[in-house]
Amino acid sequence: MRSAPEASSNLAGQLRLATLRLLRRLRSEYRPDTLSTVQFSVLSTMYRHGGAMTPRRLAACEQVQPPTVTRLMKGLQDADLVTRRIHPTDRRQLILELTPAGNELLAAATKATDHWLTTHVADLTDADRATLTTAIPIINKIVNE
Amino acid sequence: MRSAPEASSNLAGQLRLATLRLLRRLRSEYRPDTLSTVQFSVLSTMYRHGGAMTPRRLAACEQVQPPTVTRLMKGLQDADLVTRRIHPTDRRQLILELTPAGNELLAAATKATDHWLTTHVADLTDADRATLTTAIPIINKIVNE
DNA sequence: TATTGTTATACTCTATAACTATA
DNA sequence: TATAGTTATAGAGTATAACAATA
Repeated sequence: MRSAPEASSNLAGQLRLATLRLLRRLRSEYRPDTLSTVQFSVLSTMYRHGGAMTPRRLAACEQVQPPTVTRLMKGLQDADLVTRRIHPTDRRQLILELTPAGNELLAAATKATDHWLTTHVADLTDADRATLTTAIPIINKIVNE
Repeated sequence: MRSAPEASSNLAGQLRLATLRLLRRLRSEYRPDTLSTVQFSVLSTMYRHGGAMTPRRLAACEQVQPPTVTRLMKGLQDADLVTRRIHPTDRRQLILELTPAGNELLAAATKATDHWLTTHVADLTDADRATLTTAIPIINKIVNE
């Protein structure tokens, strides 16, 4: 097997491949009573902002376009994980809010994801965990540039 | 802002969020004359295997189902990046092969992705690069468990 | 006139089930 | 009967363009 062309300076390419495959792997773990990665991300962002925010703000944080938020919220509202109300002073805007059920499912999904990592990845060492913990803010730095 | 619930042991969840956002960020860089992340991954895998392999093998390596490979190959063949021929001894099988154009575009995409990382992420230090370089095989270990 | 959110539409990526051809 | 690949179909996630409501 050959390594990829320009392998010597291939950090970004390798990172691109590794992240795609990790998300595919996580999707294969998906069960209908859990959150998809995209739902997990949206609810996490809402939680981080105190559990309530406008669609526009949410779209900016998630780095998606507003219609994508509209669509995602439909599914989450149908599942009673999110509610909406009109903004008190600007009636163009909405306030999206995590329900208690949304909060609970977010916590359960967080736990389940970590449990999966613990039980499925037998030979992940403490050093590996430390490396990943260090890498995550670097990836986030790349994302936000 | 609050951190996510169960934040203390939230490595897998944080990794899930970071990878989703990195792929979104990379998608926003996409231009019609380049490769999507999924195409990049498929061509990289073919390259690593010497530039030729069967659809079934490719599906296994990419961890997708065979119909997904069929569909992806249509686009790549239309773009003359991949050709196909019948397996010499088993006429049920195909051999998919990178074309010279496919090789060139893969190399260009690799270069472009690294160039993007270099030019857009101004404050990525050598230590950051070292951390990411160490993290990539760990992520791949997780993927293949 | 500018901003917020939605609707309409379309494309990519992915899966499962059913099918065809070959072994 | 088993295996390789394709077709048919469906669903999630995403975008752009056009629209309605409100500021």
